[in-house]
Amino acid sequence: MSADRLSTTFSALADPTRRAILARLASGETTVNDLAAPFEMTLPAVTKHLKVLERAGLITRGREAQWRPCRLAAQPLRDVAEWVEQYRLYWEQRFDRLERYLDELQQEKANVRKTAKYTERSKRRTRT
Amino acid sequence: MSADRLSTTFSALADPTRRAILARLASGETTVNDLAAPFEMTLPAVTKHLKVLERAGLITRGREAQWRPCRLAAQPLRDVAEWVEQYRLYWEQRFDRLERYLDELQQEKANVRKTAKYTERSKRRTRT
DNA sequence: TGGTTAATTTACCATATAGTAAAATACAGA
DNA sequence: TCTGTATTTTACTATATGGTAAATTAACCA
Repeated sequence: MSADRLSTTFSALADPTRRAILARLASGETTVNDLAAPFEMTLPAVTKHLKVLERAGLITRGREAQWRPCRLAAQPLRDVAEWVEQYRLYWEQRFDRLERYLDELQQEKANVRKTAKYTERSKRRTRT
Repeated sequence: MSADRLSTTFSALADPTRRAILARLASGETTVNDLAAPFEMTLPAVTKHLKVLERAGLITRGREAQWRPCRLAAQPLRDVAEWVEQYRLYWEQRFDRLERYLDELQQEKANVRKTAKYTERSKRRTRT
């Protein structure tokens, strides 16, 4: 299901064979046979992977005699980059928090050593 | 199958419901019921989505009385960002650095070859 | 204790995905 | 026109995915 653009893109990227194909195409246009060579799977299987990539707009295909050259199309990758960038702020901020938390733990440890007293630790985090 | 980390992450992200859940969690930890509220699907369906996200390491879950608070875990998103950033060089025509990255990628390709399901396939592919 | 709320598990269904082998198509060139 | 090469299509299989309804577990509360 989930036929939206981004889902189709992520779905196409969720396979190591297909990502390897994209990596290969990043260094230049090539044929189906050439793309298939590194993999221990049949040619029809590779054809299917190419269809998935094409449907996701990650590759385009030409026609040259009996070859069907494939080339990388970057727009969906740009969309992925844009999507994931939204979260960069989150994980950067979260790492700040983590660092602060670890500092607090160190401080607490020191205090425990000093006062020889265990205070209530690990309070349940409240929602929101 | 493709159980490698990045494939699991992309696969988890290839669903608009799950991406919406992540977006909600970016603004704070919350419960399953709260997460489920915006969607026209049953609670078990949401539970399944959460399992997918948890298995991909995109969320972690706590226990607070009868609630299982979920929170965003950003590391897989960082990995996605890192992966896709390599292609920015491509769409910005920075081929020099991209080629260095492609060299590094050869070992991933080797992994794919190793984990291929059918090992007996005969394939005297003579093309380079 | 029993009732309520939160969430998961179970059992099931429909559809999608990833692969195969074998046949078919498309084109080049002698 | 016949042959070889490149690629796809067809038909089939096994497994994964995303959903449901109903039952179950877990914890709080009166």
